[in-house]
Amino acid sequence: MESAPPSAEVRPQTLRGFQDLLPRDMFAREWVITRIKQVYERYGFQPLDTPVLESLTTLVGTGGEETNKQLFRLKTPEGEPIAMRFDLTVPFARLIAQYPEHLKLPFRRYHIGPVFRADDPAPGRFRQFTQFDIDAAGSSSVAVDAEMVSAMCEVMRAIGLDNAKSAPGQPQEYLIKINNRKVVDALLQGCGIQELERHKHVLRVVDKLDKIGHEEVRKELGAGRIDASGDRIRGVGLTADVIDQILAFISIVADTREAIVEAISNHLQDSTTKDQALQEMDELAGCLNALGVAQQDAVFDPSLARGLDYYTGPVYEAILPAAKVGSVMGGGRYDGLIGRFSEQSIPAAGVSVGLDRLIAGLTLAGKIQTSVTSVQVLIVSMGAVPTGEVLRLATELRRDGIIAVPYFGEGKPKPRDQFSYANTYDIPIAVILGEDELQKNTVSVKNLRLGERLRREITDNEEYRRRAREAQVVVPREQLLHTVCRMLQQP
RNA sequence: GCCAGGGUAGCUCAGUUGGUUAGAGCGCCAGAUUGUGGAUCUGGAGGUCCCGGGUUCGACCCCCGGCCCUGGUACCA
Repeated sequence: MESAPPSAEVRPQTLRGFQDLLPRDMFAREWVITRIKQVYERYGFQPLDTPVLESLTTLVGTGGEETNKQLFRLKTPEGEPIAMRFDLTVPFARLIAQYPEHLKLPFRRYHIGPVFRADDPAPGRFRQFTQFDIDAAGSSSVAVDAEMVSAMCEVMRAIGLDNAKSAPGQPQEYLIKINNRKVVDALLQGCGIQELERHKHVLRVVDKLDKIGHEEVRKELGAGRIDASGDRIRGVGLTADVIDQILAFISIVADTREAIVEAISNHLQDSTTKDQALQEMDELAGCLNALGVAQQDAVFDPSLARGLDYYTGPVYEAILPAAKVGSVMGGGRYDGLIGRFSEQSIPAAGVSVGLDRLIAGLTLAGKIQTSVTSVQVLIVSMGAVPTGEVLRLATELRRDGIIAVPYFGEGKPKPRDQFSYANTYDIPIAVILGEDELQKNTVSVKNLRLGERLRREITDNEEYRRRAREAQVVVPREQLLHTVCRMLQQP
């Protein structure tokens, strides 16, 4: 006891952009995962897992320049270049191409796991984060996209968000935005913007509409602008006429998805791309109605861009308007990606839930209740009780499904320490096994939360100790389980 | 990447115009109280003052460089 604590030679710390999850975080996470999983399974998605590491050639080039830069690159002991996956979609595409004999199309899977991106950490952005994905391969039907959106809505409801219950005047609890790459293509073609790079630049700028507003977007589409820190932001260099067209287009709002499709139609010049895009949107609207997706839950939003290169059709994104954590789900159709790994071209669509952000958002909104421990019973021993008796008692409780742990702290376990421990972790019940109890073949069972409430107001130390045994009963040993179960059900 | 602000006890932070022994609150440990949690009171442990170099008789403080964190911005599968 006298000796100085050993001096730590290594500072305990997590890597930049990585996070530890303590029990409190894990309980919240498990709660969310369980609920999302139930939705995914109801839609017929099958569980699947793949390694965190992939061959470099599998990953590189799939997500554009930016993701190439963000890869955590490694080498196997044999010297082969490999990297950590930056999403779950590319491994899915690889898998579909690799197991044609096991995965008969159409095939839907769900997959949860950590992904890695070596970019600058920011609020809600980590270098390791968890995605919880659904994807469906082997069908180009828009109905599949509609199912994705429907599943997104149901996930929101499953974790306790409901727009029907949100107070009038308040922002919605969640909102799913839908757009279509082909619609945007038709618009830009109509404006005479052909080059892919310019196309992507326009998308990036348009995506900022919510953040910086119309006027700044107008400047950035034109000559450029000066941002809040005084940085000059390069503009796209479009003419005023074209900018007007684009702004008018992305400002389209209407009450229903059908009305937005019609408004879009009026804004676009005739082309085959336009016809195809509108037909898809029209069909999607019909499917969403058939699936019972409420108009207010999922809206068509022509300003939604999503920066991903591989999307080819409908794109979707979910936000929690009350929590400023960015988008919490995103997805879309990517009919070209699997072709990278396979002779045949296989259409696919999927959604990714950003678990860390979603949980952060729920916590911010107070929609998630977390506990610090799952332990239901702390076994408190007093006096000279043989360890064997304590262990026997623990086994007795565990055999019937009670989460029970005996107190084995350092030093002589004083009652005070043991109760204080239970208090720190908010363990609801103490089962006390002392010499008295052992002799009489009884146990004392104490409802700690009730006891706390009954004595909360006491300021006098004497009285506090005199009433120590409130909320505590002595029962014959054979009634232990019954007593504990009943007490667990009490508030 | 750019702008701004930070890094001092486990946590949140104060402080020193450069001077011997670095402070508070919370938390932790012990006692008041040997079979009972909280509150209260008393005492205690706990520090490479982010790292490296420079200036100085002397640096936690000043100077240079680096790393990390926070906010904003940019970028963003």
